[in-house]
Amino acid sequence: MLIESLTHPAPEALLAFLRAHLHARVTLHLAGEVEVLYAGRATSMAEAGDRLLLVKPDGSLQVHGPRGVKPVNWQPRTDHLSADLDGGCVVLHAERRSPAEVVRVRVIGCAQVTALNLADEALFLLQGSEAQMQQALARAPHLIEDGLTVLDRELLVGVGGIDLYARDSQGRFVVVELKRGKAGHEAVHQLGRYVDAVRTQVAAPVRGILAAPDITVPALKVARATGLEYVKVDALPQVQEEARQPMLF
Amino acid sequence: MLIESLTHPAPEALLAFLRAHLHARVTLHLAGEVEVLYAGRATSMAEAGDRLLLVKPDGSLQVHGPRGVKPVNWQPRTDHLSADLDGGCVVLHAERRSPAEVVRVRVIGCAQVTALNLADEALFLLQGSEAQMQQALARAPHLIEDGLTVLDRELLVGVGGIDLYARDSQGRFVVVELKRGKAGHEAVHQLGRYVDAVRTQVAAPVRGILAAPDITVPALKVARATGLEYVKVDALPQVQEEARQPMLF
DNA sequence: CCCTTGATGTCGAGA
DNA sequence: TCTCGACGTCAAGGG
Repeated sequence: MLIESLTHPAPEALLAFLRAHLHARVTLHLAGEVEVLYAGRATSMAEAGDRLLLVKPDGSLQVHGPRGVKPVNWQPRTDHLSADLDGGCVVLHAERRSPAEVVRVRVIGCAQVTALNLADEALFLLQGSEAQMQQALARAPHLIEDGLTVLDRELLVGVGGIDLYARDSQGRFVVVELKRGKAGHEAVHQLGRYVDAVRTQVAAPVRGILAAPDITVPALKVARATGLEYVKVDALPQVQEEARQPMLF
Repeated sequence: MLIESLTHPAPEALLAFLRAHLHARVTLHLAGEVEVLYAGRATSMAEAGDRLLLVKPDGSLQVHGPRGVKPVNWQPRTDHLSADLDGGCVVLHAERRSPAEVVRVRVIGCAQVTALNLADEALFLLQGSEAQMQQALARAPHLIEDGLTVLDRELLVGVGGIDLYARDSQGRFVVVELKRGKAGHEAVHQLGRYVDAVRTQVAAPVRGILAAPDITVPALKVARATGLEYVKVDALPQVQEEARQPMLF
């Protein structure tokens, strides 16, 4: 996994190292004093400072400072990645089009540079996404309301898609908007737009239900004011036994 | 800047290394085979695989795979960070409350671990933020429309704040919503809510203007349908000479 | 602490 | 390519 590592390399050695590994499906890690310029959707310039540079085999690049999860500068993917000598310093160029952006990293001093092989994409499971919540509630719509019958999922209406489209025990249409976390007023407005869109399509009464484990106070106020309903549901709803059985076969 | 670095340390050596540096205002970098568990707002589990672990002096932690800017797992800040031996493996615990979350990293094998001092927070300048756009347009509102007089910035109405509140040459109130990039329909709806909020407060006519360098086709359609206006403005508007002069004094 | 908004958001899906 | 919406979004700012 560890391919090669240099400590305090001279610029020429660093350049050779980078050129050898940059396009070799390798992950590069560089710690050193660095200056970064970015130009694209915005423009930024970071004066020389101690930073940590990461270049992944997919061409993505990130420059980390001493705080936070977010890099100081980054490039999500690069169409062109190169290293050159400029005024005695190694300079990395990372460009992409669409959007047209460039990140230029000037390495003033390199304390350590390492080439790694992170080839293995290990199995990764995430539980609690909205998609899973949608699947579970589509199977057990009574967790939202008794007598609910799901007609559709991700139904496209105008702009955006209705998470769950259903009919209640009295035959009214129901638009359900799901949120995996605490719902804010934005979710209520989103639901309101979907309900409006459906009302232009069908003559029958249409209800709107926001289903989430929690809701902010202002959001609940907006919901009440606009005739929309809030139903508390767990982020990971327990599928009932009778609903679970069919999954096994 | 480079404090200490180990290659292929045994679990005991790694544990000693981590314990020595974890709470020493130091940035840690570890490359190795790793297994990650996360539980909090959601739950995730990553089977053993080659990963790159980063721990910053503010307690933030991130685990990177071979692709993308986003870490596979992370913890934005930690209230409690510790390293222990468990079944012959070093295990890192990173906890926080509010939201209650925990990330557990089990180090199956460590190829390289490094302690760095990223102390320097170097000067960083970003140009092209919405805040800067707002400042520039507040000084030169004619870039939006001739005869516009800015009354307020970040005016709070109900929920959220109006970027620019102004009056046009005919005395009508104008709500301006700014976007630094291409505006989507969400921005139009946001503007619509602010306009509605103002209309409940004042009797005079109220206009709504979305000012952005670009707009999506659907968003423009929504704007026209709801009587809102779109004005194209540069993300970094040039301040005119006559407007720039007063800045100097 | 709750809530809202901005972000070089990133990322993936769908038309 | 364009557009939209989720995200364990993160992170800053105001009440």
